[in-house]
Formats: sequence, structure tokens, C-alpha cells
Amino acid sequence: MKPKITLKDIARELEVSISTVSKALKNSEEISRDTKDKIQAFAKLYNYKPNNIAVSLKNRRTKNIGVIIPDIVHHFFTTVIRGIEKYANAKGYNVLVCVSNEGYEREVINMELLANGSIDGFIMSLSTETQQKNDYNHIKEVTDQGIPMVMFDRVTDRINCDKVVIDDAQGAFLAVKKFVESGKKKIALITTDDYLSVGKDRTEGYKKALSHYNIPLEESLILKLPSMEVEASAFDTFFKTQEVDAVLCVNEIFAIHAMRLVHGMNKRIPEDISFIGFTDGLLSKFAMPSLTAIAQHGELMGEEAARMLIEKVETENEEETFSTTVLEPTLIERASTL
Amino acid sequence: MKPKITLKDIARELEVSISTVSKALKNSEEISRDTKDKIQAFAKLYNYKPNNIAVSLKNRRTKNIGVIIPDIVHHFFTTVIRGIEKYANAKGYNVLVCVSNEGYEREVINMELLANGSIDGFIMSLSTETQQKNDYNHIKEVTDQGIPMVMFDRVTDRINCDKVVIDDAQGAFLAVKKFVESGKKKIALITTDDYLSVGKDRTEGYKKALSHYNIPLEESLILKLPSMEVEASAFDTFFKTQEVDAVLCVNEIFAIHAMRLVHGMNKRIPEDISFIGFTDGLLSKFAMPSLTAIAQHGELMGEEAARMLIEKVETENEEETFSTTVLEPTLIERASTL
DNA sequence: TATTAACACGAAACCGTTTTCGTAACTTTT
DNA sequence: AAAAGTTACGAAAACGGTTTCGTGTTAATA
Repeated sequence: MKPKITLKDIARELEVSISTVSKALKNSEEISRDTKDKIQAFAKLYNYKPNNIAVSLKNRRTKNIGVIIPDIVHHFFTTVIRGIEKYANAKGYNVLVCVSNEGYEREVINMELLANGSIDGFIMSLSTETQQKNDYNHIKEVTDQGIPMVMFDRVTDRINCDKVVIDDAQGAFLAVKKFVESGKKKIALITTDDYLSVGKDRTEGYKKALSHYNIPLEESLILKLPSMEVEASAFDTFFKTQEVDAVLCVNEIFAIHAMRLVHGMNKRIPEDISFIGFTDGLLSKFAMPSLTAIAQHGELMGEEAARMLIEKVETENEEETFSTTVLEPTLIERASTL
Repeated sequence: MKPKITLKDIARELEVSISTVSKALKNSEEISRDTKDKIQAFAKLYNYKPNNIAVSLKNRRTKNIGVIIPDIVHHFFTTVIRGIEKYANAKGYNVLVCVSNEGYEREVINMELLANGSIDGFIMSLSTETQQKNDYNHIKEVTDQGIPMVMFDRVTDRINCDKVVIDDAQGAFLAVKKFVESGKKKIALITTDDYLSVGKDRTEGYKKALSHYNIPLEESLILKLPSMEVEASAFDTFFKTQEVDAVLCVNEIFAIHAMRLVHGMNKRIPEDISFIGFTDGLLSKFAMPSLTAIAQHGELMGEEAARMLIEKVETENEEETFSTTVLEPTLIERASTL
């Protein structure tokens, strides 16, 4: 048990002043070669490392970036975190991950906590509850304080800040395109309620693509679930009452569940009915048959968000100017489509 | 853009001293009702929140706990984090997640970084590279400094600290038990090299169970992969050369891959060949057929680790006494077994 | 030799809190 | 009315660094 050594300790031991030690360890020109050598050697010997907290307090920069995500047990978000970590670490930043657990309250608490000096900037994705309440005062408060902020994936135009999203509508378009090009006509969509920004955009892209390919839009072919949970009965009645030959799902789980159901109805995938799911995760790769998916490029998104944030953090904010970068989704073809 | 307000600002504005403000906000008995009311009202009006960094520096407690995991895009680890967050947040602690990315270097860097004042204690799981190198000096250094530490899942007995693991051998035993009780005789094991502590323990449990049920151990029925990656050719030759009616896999991916392969060989699951996989994740639930799994109870593990850590952090460390709690795995029966 | 410049270092302020201790102004006791 | 005790507050040190500025000593210049 050897406690941490401080500048003061070194100064006392070597009979110099604290300032001399500090400068010597930063290799300042002010200090003579001899003294520097002596101090640096001593510091190395006792494994001196500056106290982050003290440095943060003095510099008013923590080199930490705070990330608030709705759920950590979720493949997409973890890939985003991986991207953030990758970029941030390379730039010498640490990443503080907090989870809102899809709740408004925890989102507020976490943000207030981190905002009180713990971080230099935020990267966040909105919780569904926040999106439902449509209340963004906690976020406005943070940005008003001049704390840089980047929102990703689940964003809102009620807040003025940098954003990075993927073009969800385009993703849906790609999927429909794939379906029609392989001869499908009755294309269904399984999605969530519109308050989730992603659900809305994807539905929009789906509709746009249909009209682009001159396929009449049938509202009965859109199954709208109230949440992200799989509601088995809704799926059952949908597939029993509707005649479809292709299904686009806004997430993997919906797609896998639907495929199982259809499999049990003795239809062949992809011949009789094809499937495409959003967010290319583990499930898509290992599904049976493997699921054609629209990749969201989470890691890239994370890197981009980190890049934008650190850019803002490190420049003396002249003009408040915000941009949103839109990533292009790509179609990963697998066995669930022709 | 309204910058953060400090104690000093309040003191100046209300023409009292900083100490008075500090005490008033803590509702100290020392300060008169009138002054307290005045100061508290002012603070609320301007939304004063103490600066965490300054408080940490002064109190020498950060109320942060650092978590180092090998990989964040991994279901098991994220459930552990969820458990940690759950307990820690309830106790007023923040969670700092850093990812070693299965590498020794990043593990060292992250630990050194966090250890310099950013956190009150560590919860960690070893990276595979660290386990291979068998070098734990970076960890010893941290514990030597008196920083509390809890290791989970991938632990080592080379370090003296609290630990929480699940009984991997028992998990394997449960699986084999299930197999023999449903009449299986040729029970295979697909695992990784022994340097991964979990692989080793699970193999041990497998062997113990076989001998317990008087089934001769055939080394040829053990497929040992060099890493966590799926090596398709190894699987191929294994299933072509070996006659088996049950397979225990040390992770989901191996199991899913094997099931697919076997499915392609026109064997029925579970009648001709049954499967059980370790770590009950998304893949197991949504596999086709769904995979019987040994649940590792990640969330519980996280909660327990957090509980142990905070216990240590908050008690003035009298005697250095460490314990390791062993969680019991459970078998989640699904469609891949009889 | 007197003046100036360069060098090498230390004192002290500061970041935003917490906390101990001292004390002026009252109030109570005898 | 003097002594003692309360009350309500402020000064200052401390946490562990960084940084500005001042200064004594030596070396270079006139």
C-alpha cells in the first residue's frame, strides 16, 4: 500500500519549490538541465502521475466526453459507442457512458450530473420517453451553458446543435427498391408509432419508394406497433389476414419474429415471401435464413459524432454554427431476399 | 449563453462570504434562518449546482466508479454494465465505462488514466490478451495504491481482490446432465483454448460430468478453437468426422454456427442432435430452433460487483479482507434440446 | 568597473469547493 | 454591571495542480 505521490511530495523530498517540479516535469525551458534530470528521474522512480481532478479543476477542461444512450443492451448503440471510443481515445479523451434506460427522468439526472464539470461535451441519443414528452428543456439548459453537444440517431429539431443521423428514408427506399427489382408486389411494412423519429422517417421512405415505383399504397399493409416490444398477437393477425410477398421491418427483432411466424405457415423464404430488416446486427447475420439488412453504420456514426464534438470542444467558439451530417445506409444482401 | 454560477458569484451578489453561502446551501445550523432563506432562494433562482470537479478534489471522493470491459459490442458485458449502473446509480454513483478492446495496452492505459483521481474504485473483466500475457502488474499497482477493485467473470487468482464469477464448471455440468437425462451418449464440446479462464472451467465441468455419469471421455469429441472467432473449416471437419448426438458450446455463436451446419446435413434438431450454448443472449432466444442456454446472469453479476465495490469504497478500510461470490448458472430450456 | 541581459528558480494567485477556527455582537447569568 | 455563554458569520487553509511574475545570481556588454 503505497499512496499516490504529489508534486508537493517531490518538492519536499528534492528541496525545490512546487512550481519548479511542475515546470521540470513539463520540460520547461525555464529549468536547468540538471534540475530537470533530477526531478524527472525522481518522478519516474516513484511513478508520479498528475491528479486528473486537480488538472481538470485548474484547466477547466476534463478531457472527458459524456455519452448518454437509451439502452446499453442494444447492438446498434454499442457499435456507436465503439466508434466514439475509437476516435475519442485516439484524441486523448475519455468516454463517460450513462444510460437513460429509455426514461426521461434518468436522462435528466444523468445530464445534470455530468454537466456539472465532469465532461467537456455531450454525445447523446434521445430516450423514447423524452421523445414522447417532447420536452427538451434539460438539453437546452446544457447547450445554453455553452457545453458542446452532438446528437445522433434519435435527434430533434427543437434543439440547435450538431447532429449525425443516417438517412432512414433512403434506407427504406433501398429496401423497397430491392423488393420490386426482384419482382415483389405486395410489400408490407412493420414499424412503430410515429413519435419515434426513426419509425416516422422509415415509413416515409417506404411510401415514397412505393409511389416512385407506381405501386399503390395500401395502409392495411402497414403494421404499426405501439412500442419496440414484439406483440405476438398483432403479428399473428397481420399475417393471417394480409397477403404479402415482401416485408420490411424497422428492426431485427420484428423481422426475426415475422420470419419464424411465416416459416411456421409453410411459406418459403425468400421465394414466397422476402424479408429485410433495419440495423444490421448479430441477429441478422445468424438468423435462419440470414436476414438481408439495412446497415446503419453505427461505428462510423460514433466516430463522426466524436469528431464533431471534439472539433467544437477544442476551438474557441467563435460563431455558433451547427451542421448535421447524414450518413448513407447500405443494403447488406443475405438469404432472406432473392 | 449563461455560464455556470459559482459560490463566489452568489457571495458577491448577496454580500456575504463564500463560507456562509456554502453552509447555507447545506442547511447548516450555524446560519440564521433569514440568511439561509435568502441564499437558498437566490441559488435556486440561478439554478446553482456545485461543481463536481471541485467537490471531488476537496473531498477526495469522486462518486464515480470505473468499469473496464474487453468489448462493449457483446451482450453479456452489456448486461453486466446494466446491473452495475442499476445499483451504482441508486447509490448516487456514476459509471465510467472504458473498453480495453481485448488488448493489454488499452487496458493498461485506461486503468492508469482512471486511476489518477477520476474514480473511487474499479470493476473489471480481463482482456484476453492480458490473460495470455499473464501480466497483471498494472492491476497490482492500482490495488497497491489502495484503490478498491472488483473483478468479474474473467478473473485471475494472481490478484488479491473481491471477485464475482459464475460457476462455469457447474454450468457445463448442468448441460451434460440435461443431455444424458434425455438419452444422449455422444456428447461433444466446442470450446476455446485454455488460456481463457472460462474455457478452461467449462471444459473441466464437462469432463467432471461425463465421469459422474460414467460416460467415457473421448478427447476427439472436444473441438478446441484457438480464439473466439468462428473457424468454419474446423467446424466442417469436426462434424464430418465425428459421430455426435449432443453438442455443448462455450458461446452462442459457436452453437448457432454448428446448428446451421448440422441443419445443412439433414439432421433433425433436437432429435438427432441436441445443442446447448453458454451465455443466454439474444441469439439463443431468436435462433431457429431456439437454443437451450446456460444463463450467466450478467445483470445480477453487475449488481453484485457494484455492491461489493461500493461497500469497500465507503468503509474505512480496516482489515484487508477479500471475498469472491460465486453465482449459480441456470439452464434455460428451449427447442434445441429434448 | 558599472550596467545590462540571461538564467534559474520561488512566491503566490487561482480553479471551486469544504471545513476548522476565530470573533464581534448580543444575550444571559450572578 | 461584569463575566460567561450564544449566535451568526468571516478568514483562511486545504485539495493538487498550472502559470504569471518577481528576483537573486551569474555572465555579457559598454
